[in-house]
Amino acid sequence: MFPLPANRAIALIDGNNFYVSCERVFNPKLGDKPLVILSNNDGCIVSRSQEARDLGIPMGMPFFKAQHFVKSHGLQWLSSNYTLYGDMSARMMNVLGEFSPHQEIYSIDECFLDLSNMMPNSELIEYGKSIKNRIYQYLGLPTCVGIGPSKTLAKLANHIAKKNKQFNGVFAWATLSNEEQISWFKKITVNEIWGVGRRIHVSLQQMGIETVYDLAQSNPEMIRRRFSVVMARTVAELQGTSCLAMSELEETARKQQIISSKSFGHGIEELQHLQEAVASYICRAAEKLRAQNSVCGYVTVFVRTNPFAPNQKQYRNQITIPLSIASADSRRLTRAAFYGLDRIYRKGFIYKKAGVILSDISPVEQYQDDLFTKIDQEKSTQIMQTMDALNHLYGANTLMLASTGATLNNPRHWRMRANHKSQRFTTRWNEIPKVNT
DNA sequence: ATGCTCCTGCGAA
DNA sequence: CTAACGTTCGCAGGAGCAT
Repeated sequence: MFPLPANRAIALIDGNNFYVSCERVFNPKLGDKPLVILSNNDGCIVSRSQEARDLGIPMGMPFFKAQHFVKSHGLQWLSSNYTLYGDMSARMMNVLGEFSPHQEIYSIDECFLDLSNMMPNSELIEYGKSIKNRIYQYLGLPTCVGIGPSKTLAKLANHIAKKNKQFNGVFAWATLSNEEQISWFKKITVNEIWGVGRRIHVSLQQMGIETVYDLAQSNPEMIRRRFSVVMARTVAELQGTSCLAMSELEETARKQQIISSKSFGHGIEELQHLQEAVASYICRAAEKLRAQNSVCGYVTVFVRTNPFAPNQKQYRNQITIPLSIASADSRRLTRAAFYGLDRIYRKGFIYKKAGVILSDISPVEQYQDDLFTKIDQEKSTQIMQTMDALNHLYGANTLMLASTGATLNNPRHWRMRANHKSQRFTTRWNEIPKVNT
């Protein structure tokens, strides 16, 4: 096992507190003050600057529990600006794609690059530095680069690069001696490994597996029986055997399920308000469905009360409605969702969240039926295409279904809070701040 | 015994 | 001012059902 095999080289590039960094690019005044970015509804803290981490604010903490830091330490905070982060991400991924013929975009701020057979191992660190430098030069975003013979080891390398300043943000296993590799494995606790979450960490500890080294040394067959084939693969990957292939763009482009769900800005009781919310979620999900040229066969709708309000009566339920003919028509999907909502709605509860799931997704070109439904289908497709084109051209929600309750004097209290959002600097001309002269 | 669907748990960002 | 706790995805495994 040691030294780790160096036949392959996979890099994992990860943005440093990505949302915070995106905001700082466009607002230098946020400077080196503690800054946090909040989730939907301004609920939880989902990105923290180093200064905020130093205050002891943990990831995922509800914001109201950290709010005292605003007064005491000048903590800055912003609502999430997904338009901005998504656009910055797309630009970053474009630049990163130049560095390898094989790129896997893993999340909004992370991607794998396959660097195998491109250079001698001795040059990997320099190459990693040039990646990091170019992203900073072109976009102003700080990143870290981890390089290893498997994805899991690349992830671990990235973790080391992030936590240990002396590597200047780039770490590669291949440049280390046998003893150095073992020493890192023994120094890092097992929960830092990709695929080991809270529950599995506890189980591993009970078995006496505390460090990365312990897990890498464990019996793969025992791990498979006790956990799953996923964990067994993780062990193999830690030993340097690459099991997780780079997945090409086409494979991940088409989603197998599309979810749209949100907590409400305020709790709501009436069926009609739930319908408005559900209709608007359906529209968002159906738009995504059409954008990937798919239709769906099932519509799931779910509702729930606020589980964090224990003095309120609790209720949660969901129902899945099969469609007789697969569809991507917002109106058809809304009808199905309303049908389901009628069946699970109970009077007398204060609802805090609802959502829809489109599943049994297939490519639209596979879809065939008799002549009459075909004519119907074409008409539906035209209407939806027109709607999508207008919304694309003039901005989201230019054209909406009336069932979403989008009339002029409807306050739509269920809509989420976002009280403190920055401008969409890179995608809206009219939101670029004016220069003071 | 085998294969399917549906549901749940887990992990990730 | 109050009161206030995210969202979206894939995978594996097991239950339940049909054959």
